[in-house]
Amino acid sequence: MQLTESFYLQTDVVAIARQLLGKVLYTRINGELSAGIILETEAYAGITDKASHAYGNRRTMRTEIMYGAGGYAYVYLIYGMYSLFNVVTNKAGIPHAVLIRAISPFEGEELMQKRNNNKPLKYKDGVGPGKLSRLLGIDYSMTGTILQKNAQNTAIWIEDKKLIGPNDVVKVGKRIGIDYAGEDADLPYRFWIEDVDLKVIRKDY
DNA sequence: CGGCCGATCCACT
DNA sequence: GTGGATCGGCCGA
Repeated sequence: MQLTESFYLQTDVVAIARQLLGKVLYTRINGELSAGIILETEAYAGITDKASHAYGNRRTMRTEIMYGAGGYAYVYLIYGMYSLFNVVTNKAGIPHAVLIRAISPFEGEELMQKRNNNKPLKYKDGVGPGKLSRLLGIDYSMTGTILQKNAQNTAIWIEDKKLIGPNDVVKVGKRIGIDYAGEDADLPYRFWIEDVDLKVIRKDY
C-alpha cells in the first residue's frame, strides 16, 4: 500500500511521474494528518535536462538531496514565498526528481481548510505546486525528508490506494514555466489525469 | 476568461 | 546583485 524504497529507485523518472498519478500524498505535520490525490506531475531528468536544477551535473547545497538515493523529498523555495515539493528518484548519484503539481484533497480536509486561510476548499485550491504544499503543510525546511511513514511527529509518504478507474485518462504535455530550457522545454514530461472516475471523490469542490 | 504584474527571499554568481 | 519548476489581484473584453 505504501510506496516502498524500490518504487523510488526505479531508473525511468518519466515512467515514475506517470505512475504517481492517482497515488495519495500524505503528510503528518506535528501529529496532524492530511492527504491529497496526485493529479499532475512533471519529470526532471537530471544532468542532461536543461530544465533540471541538476543540469550539467551542478551540485550545490540546495540540489545535493537530488544526488542521493530516491525516496526523499526535494523541497525548495521559489519567488520568495512558495515551497515546491519534488520526489527524488533513481539510485544515488543520479539526480532525478518528479515535481508534484496538483492534488485533490483526500483526508484532513478541516486541517487543509485552516491552512487555506479558513476558506472552504475549492477544487482549484489543490491545483498548483505552491498551493498543494500550502494545503499539506509542506515547506522548504522539509527538504531531505525520507518518504516513509514512521514514528516521527512529522512525516511525508505516498500510498497506492487503487483510486484510478477505467475512465481516468492520462494526458501528456510540455512542462510549465521552463522557457529558459531551450529545446528541452518541449519534452513531453508533464502528466495529468483527465479524470472521470476520480471526479466522484472530489465532487464536493 | 485572458493577460499583465507585483510580491518576497533565498541560493547562487 | 540577480532572478526564479508561482500565485492572486486587477484590468479589460
